[in-house]
Amino acid sequence: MGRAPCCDKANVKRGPWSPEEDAKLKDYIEKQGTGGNWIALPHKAGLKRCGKSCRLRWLNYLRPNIRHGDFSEEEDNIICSLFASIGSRWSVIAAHLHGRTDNDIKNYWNTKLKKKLIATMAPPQPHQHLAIASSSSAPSSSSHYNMINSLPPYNPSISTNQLITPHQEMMMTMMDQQQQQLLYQEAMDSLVNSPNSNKRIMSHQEDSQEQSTNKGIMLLSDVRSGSSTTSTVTRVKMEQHDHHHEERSMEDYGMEDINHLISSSCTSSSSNSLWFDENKTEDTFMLYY
DNA sequence: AACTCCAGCAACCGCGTTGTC
DNA sequence: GGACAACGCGGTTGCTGGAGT
Repeated sequence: MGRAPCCDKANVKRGPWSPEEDAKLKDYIEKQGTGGNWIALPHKAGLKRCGKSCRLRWLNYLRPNIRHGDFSEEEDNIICSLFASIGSRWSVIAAHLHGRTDNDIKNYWNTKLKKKLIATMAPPQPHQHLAIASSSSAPSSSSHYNMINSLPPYNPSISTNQLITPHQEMMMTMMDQQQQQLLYQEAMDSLVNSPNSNKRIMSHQEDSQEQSTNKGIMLLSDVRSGSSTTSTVTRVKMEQHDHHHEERSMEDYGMEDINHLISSSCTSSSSNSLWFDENKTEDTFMLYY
């Protein structure tokens, strides 16, 4: 038994909104407000539309101060950073971009930004490992990474139990060989950079109360350049399945992670690659692998 | 000019969450 | 505390217009 429809589909108009309908809705809401009841609104406003449709039209198009098109470089960076840290929480991302709607950002990501990022990233060479440049020198637009490590080639016969989480393992089964190679390299990287690296693993005690979530947004440009402005970045707490806890700074969410997320979102459109629990603490995002 | 392909975007759908009784 | 209604969100669909052939 399915869910009951939100309205009588036979008696509501669907499809694109006409200028007259827009005017009616805008006029009504500006004068009367939404009244907190979208279901009743269309009837009161004299519209033959579903309440949901009215709400969507208002929020995405008619609402004052809405901006459409022409995303700036800064907006791109914010979207990328947030996507790397919280995934496809479009409404949360939209909250950081004044005048942008979640639908707009979602469309922009799916049609342009994702492709732009993929195009920016050079395909990885076999036996080489991509890592964020630690130099502060400005990177060229076509190369954001330094190859700093060589790793043994990916070998599917080697057990990855010690390297990857169960979620990653599940994702492995859904990936092609190139994606598996990437994930394998990422897992090796986490070993290479584990506890010995003060830069990459941050202790709980370092957290200071004045850090706010907003302050913590590190722009992708900072990731690219390895900028030292990462000292106040949001801590992203990684809870490993094997109960080893470590915290990753936003600095650790580089192009690899974004690519990883893109890959996983492509291979598994219906399942989120990350579970985001913002209730655990105000200052940390909880990411469960 | 006619047709096909495809990117971009508006709108829809359905599920999870929240509020109310 | 359960049932129901409404809201909010993210994924998906389908229309439109421009580019390419």
